[in-house]
Amino acid sequence: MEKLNIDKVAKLAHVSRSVVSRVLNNHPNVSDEARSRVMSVVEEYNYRPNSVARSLATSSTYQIGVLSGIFGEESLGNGYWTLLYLGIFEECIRNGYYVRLSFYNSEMKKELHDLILNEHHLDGVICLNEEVTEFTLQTFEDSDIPIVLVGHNPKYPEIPSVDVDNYDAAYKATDHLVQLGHKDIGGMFGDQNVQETEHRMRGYQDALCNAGIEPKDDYTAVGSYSQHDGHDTMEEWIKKHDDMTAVFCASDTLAMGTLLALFENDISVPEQFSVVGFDGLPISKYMIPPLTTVAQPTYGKGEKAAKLLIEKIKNKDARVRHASLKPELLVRKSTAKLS
Amino acid sequence: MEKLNIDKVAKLAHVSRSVVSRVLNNHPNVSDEARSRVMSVVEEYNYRPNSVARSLATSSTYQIGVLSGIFGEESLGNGYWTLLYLGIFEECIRNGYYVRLSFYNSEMKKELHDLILNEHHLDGVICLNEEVTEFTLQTFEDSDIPIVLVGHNPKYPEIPSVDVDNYDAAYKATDHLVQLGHKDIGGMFGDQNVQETEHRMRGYQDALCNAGIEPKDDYTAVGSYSQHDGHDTMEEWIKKHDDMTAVFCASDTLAMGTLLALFENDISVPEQFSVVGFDGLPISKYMIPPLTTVAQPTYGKGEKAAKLLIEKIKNKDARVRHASLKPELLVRKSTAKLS
DNA sequence: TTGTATGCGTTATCAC
DNA sequence: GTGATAACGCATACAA
Repeated sequence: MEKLNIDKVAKLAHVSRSVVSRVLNNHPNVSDEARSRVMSVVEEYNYRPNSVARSLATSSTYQIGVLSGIFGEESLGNGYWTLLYLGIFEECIRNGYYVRLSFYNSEMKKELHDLILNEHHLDGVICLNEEVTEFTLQTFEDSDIPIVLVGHNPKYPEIPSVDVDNYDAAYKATDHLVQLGHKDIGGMFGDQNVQETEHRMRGYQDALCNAGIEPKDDYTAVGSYSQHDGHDTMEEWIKKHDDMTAVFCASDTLAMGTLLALFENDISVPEQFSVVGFDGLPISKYMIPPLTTVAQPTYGKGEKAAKLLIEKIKNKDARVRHASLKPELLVRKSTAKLS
Repeated sequence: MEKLNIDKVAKLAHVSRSVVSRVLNNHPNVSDEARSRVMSVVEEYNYRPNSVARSLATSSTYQIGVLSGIFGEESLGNGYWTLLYLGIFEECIRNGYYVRLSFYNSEMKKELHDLILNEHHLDGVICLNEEVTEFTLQTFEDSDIPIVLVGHNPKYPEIPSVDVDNYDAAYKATDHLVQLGHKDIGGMFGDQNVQETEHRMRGYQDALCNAGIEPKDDYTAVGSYSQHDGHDTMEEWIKKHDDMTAVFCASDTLAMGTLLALFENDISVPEQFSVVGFDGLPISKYMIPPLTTVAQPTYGKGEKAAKLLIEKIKNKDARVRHASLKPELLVRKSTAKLS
């Protein structure tokens, strides 16, 4: 069976190529008869227009780039990205867009940069973290390709973004510990220079303050979201802070490392120490003990980001929107009343 | 700065478009002088050929499709996919190929199928699991687009594949338990109908036999790789099998569920019970206790798959290769001598 | 409502 | 070694 193109279809349907084109693109001004002739040929031969040619003609590719930074195996391996990406992918494909997932780190060769975000190919870009945002914006400096952020960066108010309400989530998590009677509550956070961290810290601090507890500097750690950091920080705190009875971890991976450090030091959770995480990763349910955590709608974040981007692609003048998703506290077995 | 195309570059370099094209594609028959004139214009204006147009002309898109099945949150969220994909991505991008990661499940609407694997767009496809292979092969039935499998399917000997040596890995893991003095060793496995499972089971059984231990049917469970299954199976075994002192789990996620069930039943690992996993996921290091496991080179699997595919794309007649990667036993804290 | 002609930006073929 | 010119397959402005 020969590969067909628009001309052959036109010939088979006894019309001109433009009629075929109009039918396929749902344009008006085509008689019912012509339309049905074309359609039956299309059906019979299962004709699909060549999208490369279509892209060349319309200069829109129906491809969306997703760009993520890399922060070592641990952060890649926690399951967050996959879920986020799945949300993006499914929403895109439902709307007829393909997705190209790329990873970026600043050590990559310049030539690869060009390859990753080749603007000729992309109708839009979703940035999965702030590190990547700078690079993306730079690359597309004077092109008007729509960009959407997962997370939020106050430096770029004109870029649509999707994020969980970090303040609210951290507040809920910390307040949960407070309600259980804890007073000496540590806080572990991720990257220093991100607004996300700032918001989570504020939520943590406000929950303490509102309960009449003064946040202490040496009960707070800022570093990365890795299990490794969670482990080392907790290890240190165990030695230094006798009074501490609970900790709020700004990620489930931090909590995972924390749980291990506690285990290694024979401190039982939740009898002697309470831990609450952040993310609601699929694996958090199987930590030992199962982790109490504030879940963010990870899949939903991806889905929403894709929605905003596609909206922006279809209407470049669409109002800039910053979506804020609601977190949800999942109480499991890693927290208990202070005894 | 105006967007340039090959003609404008040609004009600026005082040559014809053909010369520009030859220079950019490293074709012979172009004088040193012309070449350098072209190059300096290219550099100065940072000209990049439009790859959509190039694709139309060459009918090769430099895009590779990666297709994965979906088996619920848990399996998606364990970090295996991300690492595998990273291996694929980095190898591809080094060779100038873009990657499109798609998920597939059989419940998806037909129209979406077409979208996911639109053959006009892809120079090759990597299938991440067997479920997806059937679908892919069907889609590309009478096109000769190269396909590579991660994993191995004996039904398609003509399709290149990459896999870890499943037999060897399972043997090593089980033998490790045997060496520690264990005799009553359970075995938990994934999907029944996959060759992978068969090989892992044989490795497990042979390790037992070679130590003079007879494998028992009711010490063997087959189901899925999920934490959930690991948990439930172990729970059941705790009730039924008093003698069992160790278990080989054919995935780290199964092991994770197993550890939780053990914990919930106050059976301490490794003092009373030993557990060994399979995969060497990044998170396995932070399980409680840190998991002894046979690691497979996940990133390397992806990288190798991409290598094989690109080789096949560049030379359709390349010999079909089935790569088998070596596993490595990582002894951590979840296994100990039988006391 | 339909058809014709032109352009999208390359690569490739063939004269020169 | 170089430069016209014809594809590649589609969309679209314009003429009919």
